[in-house]
Amino acid sequence: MPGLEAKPLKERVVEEAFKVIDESGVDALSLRGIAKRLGVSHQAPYKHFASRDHILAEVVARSFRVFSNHLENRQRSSDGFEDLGFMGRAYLEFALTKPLQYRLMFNTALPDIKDHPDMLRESQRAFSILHERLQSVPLSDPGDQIEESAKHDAMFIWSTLHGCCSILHSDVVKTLDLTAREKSTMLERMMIRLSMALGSH
Amino acid sequence: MPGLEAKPLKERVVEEAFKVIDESGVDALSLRGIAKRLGVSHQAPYKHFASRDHILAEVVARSFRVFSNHLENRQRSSDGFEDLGFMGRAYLEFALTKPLQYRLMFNTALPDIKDHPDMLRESQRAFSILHERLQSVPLSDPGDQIEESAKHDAMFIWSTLHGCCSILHSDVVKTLDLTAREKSTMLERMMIRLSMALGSH
DNA sequence: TCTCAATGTTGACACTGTCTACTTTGTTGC
DNA sequence: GCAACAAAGTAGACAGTGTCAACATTGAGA
Repeated sequence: MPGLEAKPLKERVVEEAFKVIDESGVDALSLRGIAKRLGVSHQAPYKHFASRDHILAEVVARSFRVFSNHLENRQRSSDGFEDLGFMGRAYLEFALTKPLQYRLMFNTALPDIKDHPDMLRESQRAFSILHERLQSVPLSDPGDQIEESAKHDAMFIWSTLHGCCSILHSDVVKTLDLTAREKSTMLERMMIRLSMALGSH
Repeated sequence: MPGLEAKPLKERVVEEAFKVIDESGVDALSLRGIAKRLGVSHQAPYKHFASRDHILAEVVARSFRVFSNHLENRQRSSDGFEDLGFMGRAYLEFALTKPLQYRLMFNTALPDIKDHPDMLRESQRAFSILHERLQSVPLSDPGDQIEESAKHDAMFIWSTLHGCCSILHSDVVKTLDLTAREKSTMLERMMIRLSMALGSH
């Protein structure tokens, strides 16, 4: 009875990699460790992945896919500007509830993109969701007339959201002794300031 | 003639660590590698640093010191708001001209702060420079009356700047095929939007 | 049935951080 | 001057890592 409960090793390796990362972070990810957890020889995973980087690339690609889906399944609004706000909140929600996956995507030295086209495609899709949404929202123009302004605004929004999440996650912030309440207040304030920056009508 | 050109090993280890990081990134940092480059035994650095993390913490602490100094040596203005702008540009300048050091501070899994008080102190100083500057600049209030608003605004500004730099540095952005000109345009636009967010008078 | 490719195992190599034990060296107290 | 001692450097070992090469098993197709 093939396929009944015998998942292919390749799949089990990826799942186990996610577990390890969720438990102990990406640094703890080792091919041999995974092999041991799965009860196979230390070389078995190599039949399915050329290197540690290839496993990592697969995990990152899937994380981006989950992330993109999370953004697209957000609460929707017919008002473009409000809808943008929902997207921002969906972004924050993901970053806060799945910090390790978030860090994996944005805070890790990723394998060379040229060697991992799948990973590339998935990450581009995540950005394009924001980019496309933005193209149909009339934002105030900050003065300098440039084409591709939607792209730059997308980068600005992305940067701000990412910056906030990144800082909240970063080891540096442990430095500052923020309470959970302070963090959420800070996020609210950031959303307000972000609206101001974009000039809501 | 002691001290003429015989720098203590501890100092040489740190300098060599900086070189390695500048050349090949933090992942390539290894105690044994440094020892080899310095022509000493692989255990010699251990007489001065308890572990790899302790070397890393020292390097990070010094990076923060350099960073703080760079912020304080910025172009100054008597107008608080303009001065804030100068500080922002100083921040960006550092991040763009010393990307590896920047990533080291903000994008790396740092050693546990509890074990490295020096590193902690230096990182706090960097943030307090921005924080203190902000306390004497009258920004528009975004509505919710809270004390400690300067702290939260500092976090917002920091986040935005950091987000931009982080995204520009990140492997993810190679995905998007940005030209150098586009990047600088994006940074300019970000500074403008940041002003809008803070409500310049 | 033979073949062959896919899959998994075993062994080896070079590299890493870190522990322990030893040697050298320079300074201090007597 | 010399004994003692701590600091600094060396040498060897161990477990862990990624990765290469050689071998075994197995299952499907010709």
